[in-house]
Amino acid sequence: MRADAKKNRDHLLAVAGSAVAERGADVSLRDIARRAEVGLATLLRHFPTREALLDALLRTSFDELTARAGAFEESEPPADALVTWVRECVAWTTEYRGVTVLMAAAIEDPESALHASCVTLRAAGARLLTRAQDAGAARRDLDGDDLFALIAMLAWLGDQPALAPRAPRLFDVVAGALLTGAETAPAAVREGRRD
Amino acid sequence: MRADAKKNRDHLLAVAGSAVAERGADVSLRDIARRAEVGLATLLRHFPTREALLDALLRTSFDELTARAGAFEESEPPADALVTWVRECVAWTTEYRGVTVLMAAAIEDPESALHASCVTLRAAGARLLTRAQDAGAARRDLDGDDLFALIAMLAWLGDQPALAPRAPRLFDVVAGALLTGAETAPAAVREGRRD
DNA sequence: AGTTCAAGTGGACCACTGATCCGAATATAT
DNA sequence: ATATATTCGGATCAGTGGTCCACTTGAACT
Repeated sequence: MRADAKKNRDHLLAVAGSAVAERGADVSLRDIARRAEVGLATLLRHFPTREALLDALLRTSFDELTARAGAFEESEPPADALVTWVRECVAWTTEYRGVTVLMAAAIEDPESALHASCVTLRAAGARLLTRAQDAGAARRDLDGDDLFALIAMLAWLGDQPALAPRAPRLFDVVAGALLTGAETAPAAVREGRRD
Repeated sequence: MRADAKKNRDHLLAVAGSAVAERGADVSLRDIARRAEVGLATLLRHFPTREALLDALLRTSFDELTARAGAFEESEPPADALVTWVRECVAWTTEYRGVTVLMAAAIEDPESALHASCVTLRAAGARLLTRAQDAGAARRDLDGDDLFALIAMLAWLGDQPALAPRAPRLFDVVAGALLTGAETAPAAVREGRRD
């Protein structure tokens, strides 16, 4: 890569970082280009889609999260490891408003630039989950996909300004349900189940 | 209202109904106008914002849901009434993709045309919740706002194509947690709580 | 140092979005 | 039949993501 190109790329990433942090993941790409004093075409060549830009931007955070999962796996009791990691995932997304819905779309779209990161994250969560299940600390009727959806759901809650105040409480409710191992739902729930 | 205006309005509502049903709540308004063989300006005068259009479109569904809540309150045991109603709310939103995020924004924005409907819905849920709590069937550390957020969260899950398959299972998990009355969360959850 | 040419750039453009304006068309009341 | 208040919709605007291509520029090789 030519030196000027690299300079532009790095500068764009830095500018995009603050833009996303303060405006959310759906900032206008033109805005980012303007702030970086660069043409829109330049931004789009370095990062052909919004997903590609976000992937480059969030990759280190992703790696940190999966690394944390590995660390917890060795240092924490199964239940704590799982719950704390989920909490960190949810907390992390609050720094980047709007990224949750993109990740939810990317997990099943191999074309998305965010796909790989999402899959890795899901795998890290799945390991923590099965570990907790093997220890008898988590209910066994959930798998990695369920955990991913659960995290996404709680993260989305924190993304909505009107609902965010309720997010911590609902986190506790959901995390508690994840752990109690109450695989037999109360009658009222079982009754109307349609699976 | 003039006769031709009413005819246009009704026609627009009908067209918008099918358009939203098949394309989701973020259809292009121009598309709706085109399908109705009407100028965009006409659509926008009848319904000045997308929210206004959706409100007119969903009002009857809203009313039905609140009526159902009232009916359940008198005919069903508290726990069943609550869970079944929540299930119906979540199921309803799957018919109108994308409406959940608009409702989440509207519940705290008195300017939104959807505000009133959301508030009514929340009140209906709150009644069912306190009834279940008084019967000792639901945990007492949640209120109407929490329930609204909980419903929105599950509804959003069903809106995401990649996560929707996990929605029924997570519904059971969350609904179970709502009922068990396990207000004392497991140690692993309590530990990291930051409230 | 000068030449060459691939790599990088960004202004102009496209189709699209929601929104607004205003002259033309029209339904209703007289 | 006329008058008028209402309704209509094409033209237009600023915004979006995205593509194209004439131009500039970095760096490698003589």
